[in-house]
Order: sequence, then structure tokens, then C-alpha cells
Amino acid sequence: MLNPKKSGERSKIEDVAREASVSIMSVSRAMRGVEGLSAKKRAEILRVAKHIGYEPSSVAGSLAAANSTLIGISVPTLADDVFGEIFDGMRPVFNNAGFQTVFDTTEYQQKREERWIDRMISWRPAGIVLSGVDHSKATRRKLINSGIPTLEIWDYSDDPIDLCVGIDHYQVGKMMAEHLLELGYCNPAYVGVEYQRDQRADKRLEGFQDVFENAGFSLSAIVRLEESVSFDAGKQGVIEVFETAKTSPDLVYFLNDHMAVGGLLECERRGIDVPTDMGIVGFNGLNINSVLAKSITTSITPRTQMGSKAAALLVARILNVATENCVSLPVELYPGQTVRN
Amino acid sequence: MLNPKKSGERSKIEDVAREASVSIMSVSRAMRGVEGLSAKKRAEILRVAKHIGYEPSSVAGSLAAANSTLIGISVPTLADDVFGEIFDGMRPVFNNAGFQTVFDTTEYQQKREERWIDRMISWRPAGIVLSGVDHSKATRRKLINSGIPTLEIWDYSDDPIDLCVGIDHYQVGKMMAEHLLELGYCNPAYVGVEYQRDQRADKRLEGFQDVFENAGFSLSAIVRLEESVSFDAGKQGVIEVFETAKTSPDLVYFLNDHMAVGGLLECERRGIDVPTDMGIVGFNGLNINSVLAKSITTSITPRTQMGSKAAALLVARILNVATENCVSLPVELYPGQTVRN
DNA sequence: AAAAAGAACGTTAGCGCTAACGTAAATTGG
DNA sequence: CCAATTTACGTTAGCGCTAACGTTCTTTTT
Repeated sequence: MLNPKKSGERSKIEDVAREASVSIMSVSRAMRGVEGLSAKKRAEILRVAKHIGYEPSSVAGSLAAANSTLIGISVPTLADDVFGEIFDGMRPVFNNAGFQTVFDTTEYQQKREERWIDRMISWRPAGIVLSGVDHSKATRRKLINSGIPTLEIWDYSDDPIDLCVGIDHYQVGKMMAEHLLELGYCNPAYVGVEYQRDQRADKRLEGFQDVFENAGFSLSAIVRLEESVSFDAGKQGVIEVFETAKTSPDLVYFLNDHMAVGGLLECERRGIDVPTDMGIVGFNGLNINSVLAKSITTSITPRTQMGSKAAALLVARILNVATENCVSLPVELYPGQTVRN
Repeated sequence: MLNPKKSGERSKIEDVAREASVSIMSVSRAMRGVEGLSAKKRAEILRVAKHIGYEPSSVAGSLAAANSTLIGISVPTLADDVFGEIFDGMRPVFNNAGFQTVFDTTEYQQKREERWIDRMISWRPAGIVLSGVDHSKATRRKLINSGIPTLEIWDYSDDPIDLCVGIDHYQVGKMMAEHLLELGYCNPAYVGVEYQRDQRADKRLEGFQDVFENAGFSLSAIVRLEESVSFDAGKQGVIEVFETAKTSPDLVYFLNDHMAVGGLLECERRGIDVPTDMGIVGFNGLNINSVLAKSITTSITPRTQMGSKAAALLVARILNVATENCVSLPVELYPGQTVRN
């Protein structure tokens, strides 16, 4: 490096301009790859820039151009596989379009989400991605007012803040219930978390419950755990189901596959025959299914696809390309081997 | 809102100053909560700011103050639970200190990491977090030269770029091998991924192998899969072990617990008696252990603790508080029930 | 060959804030 | 009671870039 300068002192556009004997505007054009520069000069400038180790300041650039390449993403948690996989779907799309992702988890707390949005907006991001479609009035207003393209993901609504790519959780619960009803199940229990903690799960349960109640059956137990949404929670859930159920259930519907696996293994440990004496149903379609002795009955959600589709929509909106606003992705019912056929 | 302005037009510090009949500097001081302002005026300014919906621009603020509240975090993947949990440990620490996290996954590709670092540095972040301690010369130089506090996490090195909080993977492999050797195992196989894809896993294998070879035993098979590091990869691994092993192994050491679970269930499906005829060993100490019929033998990594410890170190460095540079966290050997005792 | 059009640059004026240094008023101390 | 602080502000000069508009020089057109 020519001008190593002191640690922390970074060379700026002016240094490159001086070294290359051009105006700073030419350097700016060269670095951004915009036109208005001869190929020769452009190459020379880039050579000099590389030589002295110049990297443009995104902060200054954003301020001057009144835009940024930041995309804010808020998810409830990374502790289950869902949002990691959605993110994996989004990442390459955003990356190829030249965006960076600013990330935070809300731990299912609206207050945290609101605070995050305030701080995020202060960076004038190119776009914002939120999980779910249930946001406070203040949040909606702020986002609409900010003019920042906003994408809601995972859940589906036909009245989004701006864009929405997700699945219809109510329908998912309904579909599964109809399938189970047809197979003769009539006394299901549910294992999930506190009401309104995971609003998508609430919607699935609602759809599930509606179908069974329409058929004249009510849930024999609804267990709401406080702990995390994972394998051992499912085990705990089964234990509580047996403690609290009014009548012995013929099926347990779990909030997700993690819990369902925990529940399944606990049933087997207790010597309960799955699916003859007890059906086990989850949600998501996790990879673990392919190694289990009995594969979980579940709804397979298109997580990676959802991520890439959603990112593509947001990028299109940012670049002002016309696009659909709402996309509801199909969810596949996977029969598995934990309900009788 | 008083001045709703057009969508996208945001009120600025000047608007607040005019409305409150003070200088913009007073507004700046009020918004940042720095001293040099009477309590009365401060309250009035904050009232006015809220009233007209003013939110300071972080971009302008960062440029003027030559600092930012951004912390860049790079992890290989979110597809396993490891980095999600580390992030969960870091998040509250960064949050309470007023930082935001810019996130990306590298998919175990150095090229991607380098590009990300360039873009990250251009935001002049307050700090940078990298996964692992094996980075290119260019990366090290850039980071050192930038003067940005840098934290390396998950792996351990006593010669970090700046700060390091992790575990000694070589030691983990060694510890596990010594434990197994003592129990009488003498013909282990290994199931992981391509060499240099997961450099921490390579180190564990190295430590593991060194111990067995010192004792006069060599690995009967080293299976390196190309697919993702998950449950079904473990199953696939076991299948390949049986196809390729020179002699029938008495133990399989897996890259992580996900794969170990896949392997365990595949063994059981094949009627192989675990641990009598085959030991199963993983790495991480996942939650799934508490629901399995036989809990996986593994090394429990302190992921959440590592995240919070690491974040605390980085924040201390950013605030110029003296702190240790390198922290090696202990890893607990969990005997489980998949090796004979 | 003169006029019009275009390409290749440079100049100017900010983007929205804050550091650093003013200045006036309020407070202190001997 | 007056100099010596301290507190409470305001003013000035940028931070490092880019949009928008000049200016110069080359190319095209009739």
C-alpha cells in the first residue's frame, strides 16, 4: 500500500483523484461503474484506487445520494430452522442485487420490533423485511409514511403494509384437520406455546379447531408451554396432555415438527403405539423426517423458496419494477407414518 | 403528525429547531442525550421532535461523527443451530449497548467472506465479528489496517486478528478420543464433510485421529459427504461407512449431533445394537438429546454463553475498556448412552 | 465547413448531521 | 462585590461523498 497512513485513517476519494490526476467526480464515476468516463481513464483510476487501498465510504455515499444498500430483516428467532432457511433463500437474491442485510431477532416481542424499526428507518434502508403480518398500528403508519418498501413474510395477508409472501396458516390448520377427520380421528389434543406468542401457530390451531368443532368434536386438551419451542418441549407437552386431558386423545397436533418429534419419541418410550393408539402431527416438514423410524405427519412449508421469492419481490419493488403485491405459497400435506391410514 | 409531508420526505433536525425555536445544535444534543442542555429545554425539544415525527438520520450522524452503531457479523450458515444460538447470546449484549447487527452468511466460502468484509468496512462499523480463525492474509491485513475492532468466534487461536472467543476444537477431538480409547474402542470411523469446508471439524478430526494413531489404531473409514450437514447426511454417512470401511468399525465419530442422530437411527433401523456393536459420537450437545431413547455421546459446546461473552468483549474493546484478548471456553464431555461404559 | 449533437470530463452546492470552538449568562468563592 | 469558573447555549466548518449542471473537446450531420 502506498499511503499506509496510521491505523484507522482511511484514504478517501480525494486521495485517489490527486494520485490519478483527475477530478474526484471521475473517481466517483469509476468506483460506481456509471457511464461518462472513457474506458482507459476508468481502468487507470481503478488501478490507482486499488493501489492505495481506497474503499468508498457507504455512509458518505448514502448521505449524498439519499439511498442505501441496506435491507433490514427482522425475525422472531433463529432458534428453530424456519427463519434460517428463509434467510438462506433470500441471501443470494439480495447479494446479487448488491444489498446488505441488517438483522435482528424480536423474540416474539412487538415492543422490540417497534424499537428495531425506528432504528432501522434511521438508516434509510432500501427495504425492510418483517416476519408475520400482525404489527402495531404505529408500526404500520411509520413504515407507510417512511416510503420504504416493506415486505411481510411467513404469514399471509391480502392487506399487507406493502408486499407479502407467505402461507395461509389458517388454511394449513384446516387442511390438516380435514385430512385427519377423514382418517377417523375425533379426539385431538394440541401442544403449543402461550396464546399470541406465535401468532401463526394460533392461526393454524384456529383452522384446525374450527374443522373439528364443525364436525362436532372439541379438543380434549390444549397445552400451552412457556419454554422454548423445541424437542424437549414436545416431550413435556405430551406429559402434560396425559395429565390434563379430559378424555384420552387419539391424536396430538404440535406447533411444529421439533415438538412433534419430541412427542413421538416420548410416546414410544411410554410404549404407546403410534399411530394405532395415538397420532402425531407436526408442522414444517423438517429434514429429520428422513431418518426417523416413523416419519412425522406434517405440512411441508416452502421455506427456501419463500425466501427467494420474497427477496425477488422486494428487489423488484426497490428498483421500481412492477410486481405482484401478495403471494400465497402452497403448503404440501405430508401423510407420514404417525397417523393411521 | 404536524407536517406529514409527502411520503418519503422526512423531517430533519432543522425542522425541529425551527419549531422549538432553538439552534439545531441544541436539538442534536437533546436527541443524543448528551449534556450541555437544561432539563427544561431538553424536554421541550423532545416533545416537539416526537410531535413532528422526527427521527435522526443515522447515516448523517455517522458521517459527521465518524463512527457508527453497526456491528457486522459473518457466519458460515444458519442452517444448523450453532450460529443461531451464538447469535442469541450476542444479541441482548449488543442491543443493550445500542448497536445494530449487519448480518451475512458465507456458506463456508472465503471469497464470499472477503467480499462481505470489503462492503462491511465501507460502512465503518463499530465492530466486526467473524466465524473461525482461518482467514486469508488479505482479510487479516484489511481488518488490522482498518482499525475496526474485530472478534473471531467459535474457533480458538492465541494469535487472533484482534479478539477471540471460542473453543479449542483440536482439544475437543482429542478429549473425546481419549475417552473412547479408555472405554476400549479401537476401530473408529469418521463421517463429516469435504476437507477444508468446515475447518473446525477438520481440527476435531485431527485431534481425534492423533490420539488413536498414537495408540496404534487408524481410522477404518473417513467418509466426507458433499451434501448439507444434517440428519439425513448422518444416515447417508453410515451407509457409506459400511460400504467403504476396510474393517468393520466399532464406533462412528460424526461431524455434529445432527449427523450423529441420523446415524444412530439408521443403525437402529439396520438392527445394529448401539452401543454394544457400534458406538455413536457427535458434537455440540443439542437439545434433541433429551428426547432420544438413547442420548448421543457428545461434547457440549457453550454456544449461548460464547455469544454473550464474545459480545461483551467486543463492546468493551469498542468503548476502549481494557479487556482480555483471547478466551477459550471449556467444553463438557457428555458420556450419553451411545457408547458402552 | 458550419452547426448541432454527443461524449468526457470538471465545478458547484449540497446531503443531515456533529466536533470544536465561540459567547453570553449564571454561579461560585474569597 | 468582582474575578474566576461553570453552564447553557449558538456559530462555524466540515464529515466524504454525489446530483446537477457547466465546460471543453470530439464526432456527426447537412
